[in-house]
Parts: sequence; structure tokens; C-alpha cells
Amino acid sequence: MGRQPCCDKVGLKKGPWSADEDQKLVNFILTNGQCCWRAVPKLAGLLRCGKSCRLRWTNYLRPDLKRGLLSEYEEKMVIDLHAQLGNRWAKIASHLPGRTDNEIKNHWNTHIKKKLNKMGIDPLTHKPLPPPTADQPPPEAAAQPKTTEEAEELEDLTFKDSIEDKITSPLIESTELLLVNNNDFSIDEIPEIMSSDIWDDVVDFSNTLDLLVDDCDIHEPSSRGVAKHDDSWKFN
DNA sequence: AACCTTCCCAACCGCCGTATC
DNA sequence: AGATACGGCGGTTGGGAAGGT
Repeated sequence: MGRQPCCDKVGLKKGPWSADEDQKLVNFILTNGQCCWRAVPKLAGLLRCGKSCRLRWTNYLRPDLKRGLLSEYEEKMVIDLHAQLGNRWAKIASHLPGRTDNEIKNHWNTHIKKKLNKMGIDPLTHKPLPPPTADQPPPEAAAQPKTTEEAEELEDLTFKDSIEDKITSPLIESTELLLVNNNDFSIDEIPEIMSSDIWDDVVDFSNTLDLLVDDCDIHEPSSRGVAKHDDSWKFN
């Protein structure tokens, strides 16, 4: 015989939590700490199952949670991490202090997905959406740019995306530093990238994500001493 | 003001790997 | 060794809020 069931699920309350229930749970956890969730509802005087208590605590009641919308910085982090990790929300959330996997998942599904689609970027692959064919008209969400500004933004993002493929694949350390791994650029690509209008954006993007750390210098060729390495430029 | 539609998010569901009996 | 609970995770849903007609 295995363990005891966590709850018999008979007579247990479901649905939204009341303020009174929240108070009971918070008081209990703050007094006793997080212990065996199975025991929590009984000890705290709640008619909920342990799993429901755990979810309520981790997603809503924890005192270290941030409330409100994700900042632009956090959103960029989520997009970048999603490009590397996919729908591993818990993993993504672990890099955003005070945010829960549920919160990030919701924000992705309700905001970021739409935003990327609107910009012509596939939220699954993070690549530009394929051009529409006669058989397959563009999805409603993937609207084509209507103005010059929108067209320029799309072009920018597409080019940036191809560069980011080369720059990133960062290792994310527990310190939340994103390290750029010895990424090689073809020598032919560097002048084009650096002379383009988006170079500043690339650096900004990297800075925003704390991609650039002390042991990772990005320089212009020759003048700032990028290490030339086998016909490619290397980030030190 | 009343109704309808869309949006948003808290909470649930079901699955999986691990722990326990 | 096998059965079963636990804890964690990602996907989905239901209902309230907001916006539109």
C-alpha cells in the first residue's frame, strides 16, 4: 500500500478564494512556514485540498510577489528566455524575481503572443512568419505593416533576429547574468552589422538583458581591438 | 440602459517524475 | 517491486471586467 491520499475531495470548496480563507492561509504559513501541503488545510482550518492551498500561496499570497503588469525589461527577458527555453514557464519565471510561472504564462498568452504576431514574428519559433500564399491567406493576427514606420520596424526586427541568433544562446546563470558564449561572426558580416542603424539597438538589447558582462567585450573592428580569430570576429 | 462580445487572469485539470509505503 | 501519493508543471477554462453597439 502506498501513501495516504492527500484529500478525499468530498466537501472541499472549489473556486475563488475568499478574503477570510486567504487570511487563514497566510497566517498559517507565516507562523509555521511551508510544510507538508497535505496537512496545511486541516491545520489552517480550510476546506480546501493541499494542492489548492499551494497554488494560492505560490501564485497569489506569497509576500515576495510583484504585482502589476510586467515591465518592458521583464517582457524582453520573457521573450528572450522563451526563444531559448520554449514553454517552460517555471524555468522562465525563475529568472524573474517576484513573478510566477502562471503570471508569465498568462502574460505570454494574452499580450506577448499578440504583439509578436502583429509584428509578423512567429511566437513559437521567434522567426518571421512565412509570407502568405494564395492557399493560405495571412492569419488575422499577423497583419501586414500598413505604414512606413511599421514596415521599417518589421524589417529591423527581422534583421535583428538573425543577428540575435548569432549573439545569444546565452547561458543563464543563477546570478541572472546572461553570458555571451564565444559566438563567432563571419568576418563578412561584422562591418554590415556595425555600420547598420540597428547596431545601437543590438547593443541596447544586450545591455537591457545584462548580456554584456565584464568578460564579454563587444568592439568595433580594428579600432577597438576585437580579437580576430580564424577569419571571424570573436566576442572576448 | 441593456445587451453582446472580447479580454484577462485566477484557478482547475491532468500528466509526469519522484518519494514513500 | 509494485502501487500510490506528493509536488511541480504546462494547458485549459470559467467568470468577472471592460469595451462596443
